[in-house]
Amino acid sequence: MRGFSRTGGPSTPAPVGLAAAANGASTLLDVMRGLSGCVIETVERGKTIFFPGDPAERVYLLRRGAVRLSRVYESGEEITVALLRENSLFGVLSLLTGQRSDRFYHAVAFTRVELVAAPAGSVRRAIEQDSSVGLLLLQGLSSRILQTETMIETLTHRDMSSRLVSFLLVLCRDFGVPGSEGITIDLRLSHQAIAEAIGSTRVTITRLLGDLRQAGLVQIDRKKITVFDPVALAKRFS
Amino acid sequence: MRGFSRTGGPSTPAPVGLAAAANGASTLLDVMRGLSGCVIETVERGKTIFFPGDPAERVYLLRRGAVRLSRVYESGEEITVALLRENSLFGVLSLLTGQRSDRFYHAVAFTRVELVAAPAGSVRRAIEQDSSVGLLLLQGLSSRILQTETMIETLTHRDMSSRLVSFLLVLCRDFGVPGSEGITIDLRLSHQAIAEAIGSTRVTITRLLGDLRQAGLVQIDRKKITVFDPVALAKRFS
DNA sequence: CCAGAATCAGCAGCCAGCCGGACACAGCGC
DNA sequence: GCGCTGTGTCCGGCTGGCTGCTGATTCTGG
Repeated sequence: MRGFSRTGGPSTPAPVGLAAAANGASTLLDVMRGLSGCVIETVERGKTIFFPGDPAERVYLLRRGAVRLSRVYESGEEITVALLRENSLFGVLSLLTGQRSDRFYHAVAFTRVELVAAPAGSVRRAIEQDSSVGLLLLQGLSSRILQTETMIETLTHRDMSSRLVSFLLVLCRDFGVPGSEGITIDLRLSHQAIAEAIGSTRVTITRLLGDLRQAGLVQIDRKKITVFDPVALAKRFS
Repeated sequence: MRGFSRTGGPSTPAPVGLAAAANGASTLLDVMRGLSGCVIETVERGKTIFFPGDPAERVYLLRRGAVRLSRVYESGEEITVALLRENSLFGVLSLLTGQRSDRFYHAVAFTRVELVAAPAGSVRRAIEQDSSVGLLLLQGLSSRILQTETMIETLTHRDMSSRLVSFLLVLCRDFGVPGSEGITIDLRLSHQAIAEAIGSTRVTITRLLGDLRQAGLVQIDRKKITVFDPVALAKRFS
């Protein structure tokens, strides 16, 4: 046990098989919850969901919160490959082949997280039984790809200032909650965490965030960043 | 017409429906070729497959060659989001929702390319009729995600030397053909193209490649790069 | 098949931006 | 109280971006 609690089995014994197909409004969450062997888990902030080297046997759907996927190097350095938002699918490696394979990412709960986990075999069977499941999973993965590619765009910006701004905009899209003064990013982000995500250092992030704050573009209150005007911020990079 | 020739319709009227399911060895290519409205296209090096702003109505499977997906900015700058290898799925945006949506990437044939294109509706219908299609597409997308995330790893390396080396290794994996002296990357890469892919500049790439060549790690002959020993090269970054 | 055009490769010099390391201090939980 | 994590700041040094130029290679249209 890795420090997460289980509320065993599907909380709602949702309909499987053709039932889901009949119901056009069915969601990925419904589908996952209906799978045999499915487990709903709660993981506390900072706890690991899976380690690199663990066997990849389950597929996860992030129901609530944020998950960080990262790569760990021998040097101890850790770089963030993705910050997953709600409704993201992850751990899909296990679907890839019939072969046993191992995780090579480190998945950590970035906030308190609720997730639905189902064995890869179950997922495969469900797809075979009910074609609409396949379509839903495909849509889930497609949107993951788009998110990831946006991140690549962010990372190819040359100067750190542009990278940071671009990253903040991504976060607004994925984790932003609109408020009276602008959009607040609903994550407690340390400068270190940002640095690991955009390939920079803690010190540089501190400096650049300070610049943005002084320019009146963002506000930072207890690790929560508020972007006053995303459009104005976007003009920060050509 | 965007400068590509069509060999209309499926070349082999492959079995659709449950037939594919029965045949466990069926591939993504077989499936795509069997779809109604499917078209096989040949695109010459440098020609565009779709422009940003084009309606997204088809899904593509890259059958032969390489395709570059890039983002174009008002400034005229262009950054590469993905270099797709054979058997990659792209244009999946069209699957996402029932909504009409537009491309926001620029897809260019990086080499002479053969691709199979099918209307998104057809793909959706095929999934409903035959569940094994969904599974194959899922596997295709999963491997796309892994490729993309590898690219993120490459881009978060801080110094350009590491980034270049890491990128070369990715290219070896995706486009490498083993030869007597090492692995040759089967693409004609200009320094500019590399720079656009790893977020650097032409001049820097020229210098760094020069360094690698002088160190006896790579050889460059008419834009084709040969990596003598990938393992030795990998040691170039900590 | 050739000539001109366009793209590509290589070199050098300048300088800003960022990394690395170090240090002080503020919160926060134990 | 003490330790730990996170923030803010300073400074020296070097990487890598920018500009400008030249010669080589490739593409294109007659």
